[in-house]
Amino acid sequence: MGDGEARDVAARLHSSAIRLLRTLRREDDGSGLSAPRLSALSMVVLAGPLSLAELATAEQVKPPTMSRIVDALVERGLVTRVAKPGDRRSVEIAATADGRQLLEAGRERRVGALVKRLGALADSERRALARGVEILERVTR
Amino acid sequence: MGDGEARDVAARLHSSAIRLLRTLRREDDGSGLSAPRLSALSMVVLAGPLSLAELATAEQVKPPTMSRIVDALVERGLVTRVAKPGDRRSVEIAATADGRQLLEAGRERRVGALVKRLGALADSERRALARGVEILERVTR
DNA sequence: TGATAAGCATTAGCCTTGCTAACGGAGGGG
DNA sequence: CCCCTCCGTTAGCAAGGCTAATGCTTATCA
Repeated sequence: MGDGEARDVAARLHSSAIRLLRTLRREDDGSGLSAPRLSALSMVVLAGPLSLAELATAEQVKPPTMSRIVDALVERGLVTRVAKPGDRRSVEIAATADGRQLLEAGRERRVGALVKRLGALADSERRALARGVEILERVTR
Repeated sequence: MGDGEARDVAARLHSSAIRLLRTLRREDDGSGLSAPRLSALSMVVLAGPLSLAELATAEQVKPPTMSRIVDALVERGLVTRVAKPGDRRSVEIAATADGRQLLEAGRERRVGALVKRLGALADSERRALARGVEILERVTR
């Protein structure tokens, strides 16, 4: 496979990913949470307890921005923010049961919408897509 | 392929797409444009001249929000906004040469970064990924 | 030890991005 | 001609983004 073909795959994968997430984003209306808050909550749930700086870095945002987002999530009881034992400068942000449940419900809506779209595919196509996704997982890891 | 497997593919595709775009987003720093402006510009370039309402809908945003974003893009000479001949209530938003060029440069950075990652794959894997992308394009269209 | 530096989060203050409500000009139907 | 609808903008508010500066805590080292 030549360079030009790799470039072609990359460009089309890029476009498809954008279109896919743009479509699925519409499912987030029901969550009652804005995109930045939902994304931050997702990171806390999936990547376990994090410091503010870690969370800000993961979300590609500066610490003051993340500090306010965490304020709002704490306010709604979706995460907790406690001083880290052993280094009281730092803070541990962890998901609550409510936070995990809210995220899971949203994820179900998104994944459900995607499953519905996959229903239009033939069995062999779904298998080929599954194989592609396995490879994509290695690329993004 | 059972329902559970389709759900598994959907969930993993979803996660991978999020991780992929999160990674590639770092390439946008060099554009000098915020994410909403870049995204709106992209839509104007790719989907040709659009009315404000069409652009707002495509970007999943309300008209007043898009009106200000277009203000900024016009200010920088990246798009033009002219009254539509035949219906002067409406407006035609079109990309300028500068706008197209700026977008293309950013797209090159993103795609280039992705190509570099694809370089780690074996030839057969890239082919399988290409096949998956073809199917994904049909799913998202 | 005691001073000083470095690290982490927050506060303050600014601009942008999102919304809804309200307005103003342009078309269309009676 | 009048009304009504349609499109975009303006006004004003909450949230999200930034940098600069503050306040503690911890680490360093003389």
